[in-house]
Amino acid sequence: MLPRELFRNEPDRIRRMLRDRHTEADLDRLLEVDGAWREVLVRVEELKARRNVGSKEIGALFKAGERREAEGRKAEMAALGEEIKALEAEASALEAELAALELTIPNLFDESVPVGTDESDNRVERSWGEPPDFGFEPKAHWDLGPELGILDFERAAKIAGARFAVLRGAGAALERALISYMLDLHTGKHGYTEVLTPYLVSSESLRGTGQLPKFEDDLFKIEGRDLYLIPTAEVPVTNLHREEVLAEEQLPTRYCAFTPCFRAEAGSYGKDVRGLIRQHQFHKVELVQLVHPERSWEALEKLTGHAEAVLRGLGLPYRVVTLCSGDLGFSSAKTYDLEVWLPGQNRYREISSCSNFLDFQARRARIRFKPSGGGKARLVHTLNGSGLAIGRTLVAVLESYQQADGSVLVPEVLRPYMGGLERISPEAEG
RNA sequence: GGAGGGGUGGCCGAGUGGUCGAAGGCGGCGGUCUUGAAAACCGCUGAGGCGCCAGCCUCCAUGGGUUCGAAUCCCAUCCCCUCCGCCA
Repeated sequence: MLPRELFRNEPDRIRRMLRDRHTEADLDRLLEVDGAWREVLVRVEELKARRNVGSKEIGALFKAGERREAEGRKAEMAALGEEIKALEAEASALEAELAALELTIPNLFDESVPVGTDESDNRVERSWGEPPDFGFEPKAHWDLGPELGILDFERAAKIAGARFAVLRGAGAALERALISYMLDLHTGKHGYTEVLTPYLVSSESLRGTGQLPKFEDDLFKIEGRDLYLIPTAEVPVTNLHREEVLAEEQLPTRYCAFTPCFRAEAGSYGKDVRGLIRQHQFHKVELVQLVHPERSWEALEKLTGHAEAVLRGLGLPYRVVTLCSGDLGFSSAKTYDLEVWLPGQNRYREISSCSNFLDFQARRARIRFKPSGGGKARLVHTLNGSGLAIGRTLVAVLESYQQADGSVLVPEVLRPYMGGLERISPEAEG
């Protein structure tokens, strides 16, 4: 959510942003409603001031024993009350519409964000590692995994339908190893506090981070209740401090969380239908930071580095891109995507998304801090990034570490988490 | 699921139709004292909105209602706690 003064004072700036994001929002209606609301509000408040004075006088008359005089004033006040009630209904309807409209306006993006239409306009910042030369035709994980007996899409479809997977044996262990490796790295080396949160959240939490009201179709909702499966740990973790005033000393607050994520993926029919890339359920280790508003840009660079460290540790080649205006998420002011090299697809694929939201989420979720030098509570800045998406990391490991004989080497850093296992072979599976 | 109890400022906690935006305490800020600190003492200290200002209006879980007037009375909803039931 953007501050109201911005709509009032710089509507053209908002309009430009909407155009560059290739997004529609009814800014004109918003401005109109805002003006009307303020007009009615002034009138309501005038009447209320009169009522407050009148009521006090009646109270004083009763106390002075002037019963008749007091009773006489009541009718007049009652009429005023009716007038207030009607006008107030008008005001609150306008305010509700204004509040609803505000929630549909995306964040302003930073100057350093390239203006563009879609992912082809994203800017490559840097890359690390070289796509390996196998000396044979590398397989895609959807062939490799089932052949090794560690991945089963058919049985997953039987029990839950399309876009689910079953991991088995060393595959399940590899998933678990990746989770532990990432959590240990972020808590041990990068200064994050691990949290384990609910996987179901209320609509208010989803509004706080910006998934609602605009992206309801992407979510799984529990029927008959105000509960949704989380699409990312960003939602429960950022909302940990919703409606709180933190001490400045608590900043920066850094959390990492392992959670499953659930996405309805509406409108993605025909996209990535094979394999683990796009699933209704996947695992992710998420990094979330609440920081001082003057530190969020440096925090974004550091946070991105923390996600990169995971890929480096695993020896997986990747590149960093800055999302262009048209590809940027609703709440984000700037996003770096980490794209890992997938030999089976012969291309880079998104494996992490690291964003600075500035005060956009903090304003929605009312997350503030009290400056240590005194003064009013200020909004914090929030950031988050995947560190990393586990399923896609598993894909990258399988495809990058595959051998000519169809086996897969276990990356050095994961072996301690897999009982010292060095290689996943078909024979090893019963 | 059943029966009770309860949601008040950054935190704890009092309040019961009108001078209550709310006692008291803690915390925070400033001061006195001190070489410095602690202690003690004194003072200040909630948030949001509208308005050019003066100022006005909201806010005691949320939403309705009663009333000239609601933190206070009534209804509904949500959440928390205790006990019982059930369960991992």
